[in-house]
Amino acid sequence: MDLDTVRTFVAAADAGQFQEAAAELAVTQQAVSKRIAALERNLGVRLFTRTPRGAELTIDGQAFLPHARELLRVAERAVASVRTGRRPLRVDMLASRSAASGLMRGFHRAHPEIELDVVMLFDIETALAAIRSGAIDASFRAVAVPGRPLPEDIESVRVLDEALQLLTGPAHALAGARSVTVAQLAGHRIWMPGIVPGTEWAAYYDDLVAEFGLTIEATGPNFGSDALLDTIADTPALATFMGEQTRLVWPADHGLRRIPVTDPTPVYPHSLLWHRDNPHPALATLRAHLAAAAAGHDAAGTWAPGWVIPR
Amino acid sequence: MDLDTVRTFVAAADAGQFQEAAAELAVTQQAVSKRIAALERNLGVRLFTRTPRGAELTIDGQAFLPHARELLRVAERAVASVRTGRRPLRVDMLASRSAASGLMRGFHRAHPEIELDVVMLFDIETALAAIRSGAIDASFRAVAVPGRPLPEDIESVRVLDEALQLLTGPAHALAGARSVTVAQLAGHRIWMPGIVPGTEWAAYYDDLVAEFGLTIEATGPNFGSDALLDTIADTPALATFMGEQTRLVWPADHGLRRIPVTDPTPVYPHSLLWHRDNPHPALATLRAHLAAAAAGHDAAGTWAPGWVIPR
DNA sequence: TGTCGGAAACAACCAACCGTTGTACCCATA
DNA sequence: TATGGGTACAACGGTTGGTTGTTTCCGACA
Repeated sequence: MDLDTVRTFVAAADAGQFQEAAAELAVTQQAVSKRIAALERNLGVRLFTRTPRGAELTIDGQAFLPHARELLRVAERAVASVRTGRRPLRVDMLASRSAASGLMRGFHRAHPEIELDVVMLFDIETALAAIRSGAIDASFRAVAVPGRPLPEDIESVRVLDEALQLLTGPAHALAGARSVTVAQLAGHRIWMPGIVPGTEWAAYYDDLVAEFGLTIEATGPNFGSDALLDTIADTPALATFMGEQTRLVWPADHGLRRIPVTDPTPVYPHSLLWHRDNPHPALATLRAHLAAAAAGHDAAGTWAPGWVIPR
Repeated sequence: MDLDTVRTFVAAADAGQFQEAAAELAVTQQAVSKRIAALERNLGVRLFTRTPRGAELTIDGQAFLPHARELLRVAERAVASVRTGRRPLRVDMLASRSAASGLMRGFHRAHPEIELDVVMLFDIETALAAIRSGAIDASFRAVAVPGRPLPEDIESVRVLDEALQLLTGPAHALAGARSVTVAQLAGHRIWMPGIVPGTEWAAYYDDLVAEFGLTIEATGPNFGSDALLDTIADTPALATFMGEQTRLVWPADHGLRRIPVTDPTPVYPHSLLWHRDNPHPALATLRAHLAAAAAGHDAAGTWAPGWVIPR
C-alpha cells in the first residue's frame, strides 16, 4: 500500500468527487480514478459508489476512512521525527523499562502536546557525543564515569535516585525476608548478565562490589530479561538486582520476590543531561517539569558512588 | 512513502543487516539496499550506518523505528477494517457526539481488545438494509418509524434513554431558569437545522411537537454544530434541543446554558439493533455489556413517542 | 423527449521506477 | 595475504503509474 494512494482516498472522500480531489492533489482525474481502483483491488472491497455527480463512500469506505486518516497522521509524525529543525524532543535513556521511562511518561501526561522520541544509546560516552552533535536533546544517565568530569558545555541535574531491590525466586534462601541489609548479601551469588565493561552502569556495579564486598557475576550471554527472570525464578542459588521502578512483565510474577535492600539502600542515580546551547523549547519545559518532580526526595540511608553528580 | 519500504526498514533494523532482511522479504539484497537508500533520500537523513558486518541504526534511525512500527500496525488495522470475515465489529450510530458514542467508549474501556469501527449512516432504513446485508453488525437507533414494525430477522434492545436539554444563549428569556417544563416551552422558538424529513429522528421531533404544541423550526441550511452554537449564543430569541450526554466543543461554553426539561422530560430512546443470525463473537460481548450498563434506569417522568420499541 | 453538461471509466502511450543479475569494494579474520 | 560475508554500484527489462484522448452514464432542463 502506498501512502499517496491513501492520501488520494481521503481527498476523494472529503471532496465527494474525484475531479476536485485530483485538482487538490495536482494530478488528473484519471490518475485519481486509477489510484482508487487499485486501492479497491488491493483491499478487495469497493470503497466508493460512483454516481453521475461524483463518488460517495460505501459503508466499507466509511469504516476505512478513519483508519486512513490515522495512517496519514502517523506518517506525518514519522517524518517529523527525523526532520532537522523543529523535530520532536529526542531523549536517550538506559532502557525502556527504567525509571527514566516513568519520568517521561509523567512528563507526557503533564504535556501531551509535546512530541517526544525516545532512543536508547549504548552508554554515556555515546550519549554525550550525541548531545554535543545535536542528534539528541537530552539523556537520562548516571553521570559520569569515574575520573572523567563532564565537558563544560554539558549541563546536568540529578532527577531521581532509584533504589535497587533484590529479585529472587521462591526457593532462594532470602526469599522470605521482608528486607535485607547489604551486609547480608555478602556470600550470595548475584547474577547480572549483559553488563558491558566500560559503560557507566558497569562502573556503578563495580563500585558497589568494591564498597560492600558483594559477588556479582556478569557471566553468560544476555538472552534478554525474560530469560533472566526465568532463570532467577528456577534457581535457588541466584538472585539479581532490579530498580524499584522497573515493571516486570511476567505472568503472575512466577513466584518472584522483590526484596528491599537497606543499610544502606543502594540507589541508582538518574541525571538529566543536555547541551548548554540547545534551543529546543520543549527542553526547558522538560527541565522545569523534572525539577518540580524531583523535589523532596530523601537521601538519608542511601548509597551511590562518589563519582556521580551530587544532588 | 511506500509501506513496503517502511516494512523493509523495520525488517533491516530488526535483522541488523540487509541480507537477512532481504531473505525474509523474499527479495534480493540489492533491492533492500535501494529501498533503504530511497527512504533515506526521501527523509533527508541517514537511517543506517553501513558496516562490513551489516547495518546498524543511526540515532535518527532509532527515533524513526517506533514510528515505522506504528505505521505498520495502523496499516494492518486499516486493512483489517474492510476484510471480509473476522473484521472488527462495525457499529452504526447517529452522530459522533451522540450518547451512543459514550456507550461505545465505555464498551471499549471494558474490552480494549475488541476492535471497533464506527460508521454513521443516513437513517434507520439505510441502517436496517446494512444490517441485513452484513455490511454493519449493529446500529444505535431510535426504532422504528411510526407504523413500520421491525423486520422479523432484526433484534433490538433499548439501551439508553437520553434526556433532552434546552440550550440557550445568555440573553435568552429562559437563560436563568434552573429547569423548565415542557409547557413553558410553548411559544418559544426552538431551532434545529439539519432535520431531514423522513428520518426516524425527524419523526421523533414531529411527535414531540404534536404532543406538546412546541414550535420547532428546521429552516435554513445546516452549517454544522459550530455555526449552530454560534447562532444560539448570539440570538436571544432562539434555543435548541441537545442530548444531555452531548459534549459541546466550545471555547469556555461562550455563555451557553444547558437547562433540564421536566414535566415530562423528553428522552431520546437509543436502541441497539442487530441481525438475528449475525455470528460476530464481539456482538454477543457488546450485547452483554450494554445489558449490564442499561440496567437500573428510571423511566418515571419521561416521555418518548409511542411507536418506539418499549423498554 | 431530446440535448447538454458534469463526472467517471476506458484505451493507448510514454516515462519513471523497481527489482534482478553481475560486479566491485570494504574490512574482519584466519 | 587470501577468504568470506556484507554493502554499493551499474546495466537491463518488465511493470507500474501518469497523461492525453475518448466513451459512457445519468440528471437537469428546455
